[in-house]
Amino acid sequence: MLEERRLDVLRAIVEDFVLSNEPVGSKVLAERHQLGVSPATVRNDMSALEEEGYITQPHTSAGRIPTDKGYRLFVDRLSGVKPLSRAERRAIQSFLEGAVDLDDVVRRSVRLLAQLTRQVAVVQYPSLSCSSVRHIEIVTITPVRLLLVLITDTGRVEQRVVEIPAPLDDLTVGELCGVLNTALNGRRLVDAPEAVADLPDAARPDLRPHLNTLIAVVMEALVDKPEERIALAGTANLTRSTIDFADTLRPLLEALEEQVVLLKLIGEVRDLDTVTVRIGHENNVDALRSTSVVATGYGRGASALGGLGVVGPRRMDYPGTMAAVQAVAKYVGDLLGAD
Amino acid sequence: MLEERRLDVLRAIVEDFVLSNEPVGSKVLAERHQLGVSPATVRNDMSALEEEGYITQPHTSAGRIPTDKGYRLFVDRLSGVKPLSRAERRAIQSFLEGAVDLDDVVRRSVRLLAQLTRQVAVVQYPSLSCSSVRHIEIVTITPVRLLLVLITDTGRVEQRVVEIPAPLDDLTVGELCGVLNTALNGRRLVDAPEAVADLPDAARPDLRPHLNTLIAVVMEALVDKPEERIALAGTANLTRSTIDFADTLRPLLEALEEQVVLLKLIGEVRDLDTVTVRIGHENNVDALRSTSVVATGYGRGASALGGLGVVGPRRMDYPGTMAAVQAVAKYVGDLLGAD
DNA sequence: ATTGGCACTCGCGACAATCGAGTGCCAGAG
DNA sequence: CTCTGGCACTCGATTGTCGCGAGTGCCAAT
Repeated sequence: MLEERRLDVLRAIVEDFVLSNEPVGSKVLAERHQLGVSPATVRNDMSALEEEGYITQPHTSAGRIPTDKGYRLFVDRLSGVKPLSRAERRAIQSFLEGAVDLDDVVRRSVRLLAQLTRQVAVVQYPSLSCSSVRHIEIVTITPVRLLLVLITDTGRVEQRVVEIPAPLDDLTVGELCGVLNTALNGRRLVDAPEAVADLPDAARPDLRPHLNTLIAVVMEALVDKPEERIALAGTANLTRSTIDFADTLRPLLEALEEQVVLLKLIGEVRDLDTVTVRIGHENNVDALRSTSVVATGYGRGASALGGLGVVGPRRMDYPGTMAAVQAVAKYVGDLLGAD
Repeated sequence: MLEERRLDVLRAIVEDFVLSNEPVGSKVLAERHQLGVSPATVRNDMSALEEEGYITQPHTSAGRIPTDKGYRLFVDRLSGVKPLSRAERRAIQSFLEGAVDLDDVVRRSVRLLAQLTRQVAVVQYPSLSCSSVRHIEIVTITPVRLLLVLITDTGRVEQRVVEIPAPLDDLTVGELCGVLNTALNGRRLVDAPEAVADLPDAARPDLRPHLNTLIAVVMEALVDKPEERIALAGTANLTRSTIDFADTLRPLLEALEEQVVLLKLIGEVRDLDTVTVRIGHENNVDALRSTSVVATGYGRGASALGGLGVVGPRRMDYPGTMAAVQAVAKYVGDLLGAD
């Protein structure tokens, strides 16, 4: 019973602080949130909560604010799912349905997510390794430099320039390209190596050595070093939460420009069906220690094609943000799955 | 003679203010910059300069700062070219020479430019219309939806999904694609319409109608609505100049996320051989009224392939920035021209 | 266990005093 | 006519003081 109310107090503190961005005191807490007890009682609970590390006070004679641990408890046990409003659902649908292109889908959804959550949104392009091959095109730039163009079933077009040890003429390249295409068409990229494994044996003898080298470079470029891409939107929203700028905003913006950092971030949390929340210090990236990340995976069926999420201040409407992230992930998954 | 010295004073004010970011007074001005006159004389000149609108004082009893008009005069008449240091030249070279890909070139150069100027850098991808066709690939997604992939001589790969009125089977598409390729290979994209004009007449009769529709959609997608792309880097540098945040930074970040705005910006100033400077109110975009833009075009020979530049505070090291922009533009132009 | 009361802390805004950088003007020298 | 030193004046920034009020912790009473 007492335990119960303490949690109510914590929930009230989180919700109030998220709205007001001001340390919340015992009086307004007892008044505004209908806990049927007096401020003094609330104070006792707050004292206990502080003892246990769920809340803290910025200075004496100020109210309390949640700690990372407090937010964590809130997210894990205290917040229900906040369903999206009808207007929001409609917005998602109308915003995304006009998309034709993969690029279009990604760009639209990242902007949408930024707009819905009023935070910085991140959307990963569908991973190459999870996609299937729809077409491979090889164009010669010089006899020893080829441009590989891979088109996947998600509509992603991936290009890569590779160097080959021995020159090849256009005609041969064309033939080899045909061979590769028939072997790989419709295959998932992760299965590509085995799909092409015995191609050379079956090929015309004069093509074999070329085919071998070509297969080697193609596999290396597309399977071993797949390039992940990411779209970002809503950085302007960072100015919304009046965090102190020079110290926090700068490294944050720098981190957001690093694809590597974002990819790591998204890569760690792209479970389907689960919205992962990383609060403050739980993030492994230094620049994100004072922010929270809400992310999930999207895709069809069992395997995740990619991940998406938002980055925002720890003082965040977690239920709302989680709902938005989940909804957008679902739509994007459907869109890219059906395509 | 007096005119001469007044301009010296203005130059000194601009240079000092750019370094210190503090209104500069007559005393330090007479001391630090070796104008061989007393502070009182400088005061007279400053008074005149203020009268003419080149400088202003934020408040009484503060030093003077340059106005947009002052910066303009400085840029037009007072600043020599500041040659890049050996280290900077080397940095440019080593930073860019490892690039393999077009994407790689653009990404590297935009980061390089941001790093050199310590400002926000913008690099436009080579315009489609200025490029020549190296290869066109058409992949069927559904019988009525095609994915066009255009590969240009600058290495840019452009994709577009188009709908066609009547279904086409894979085989026909392949044939048509071949016809298109032989007709367009090596042609500049602006010349494409005339290059394909009499293709249908020469084609096999059964292909003609399909060819006609295909040509129509291809031309529309690639020539009439060419999609420009842009890369951005260094937004973190915006926090460097301690402009007031909520009011200035937010709309600025928003504007920078709008490709349209950036394209307009770059499009207006992509002259080759001339570094264009837009100071404060000279910018047509509201959000950029308190910033300056330094930009130029890059390319080979006479025609500009694209533009690049930086966005920064009006209080900017114009000579240094202009030198960096020019140098990077030259390197990028060479790189994409030679490729 | 809960509550009302009470003393204590401390951040914050208001107000006053001071400081000093910078200006404008003027009279005198070259 | 130009330059210079001197001087009074302005005004933003800094510092210090003070009172207010929100908020806390503790305690005795229910």
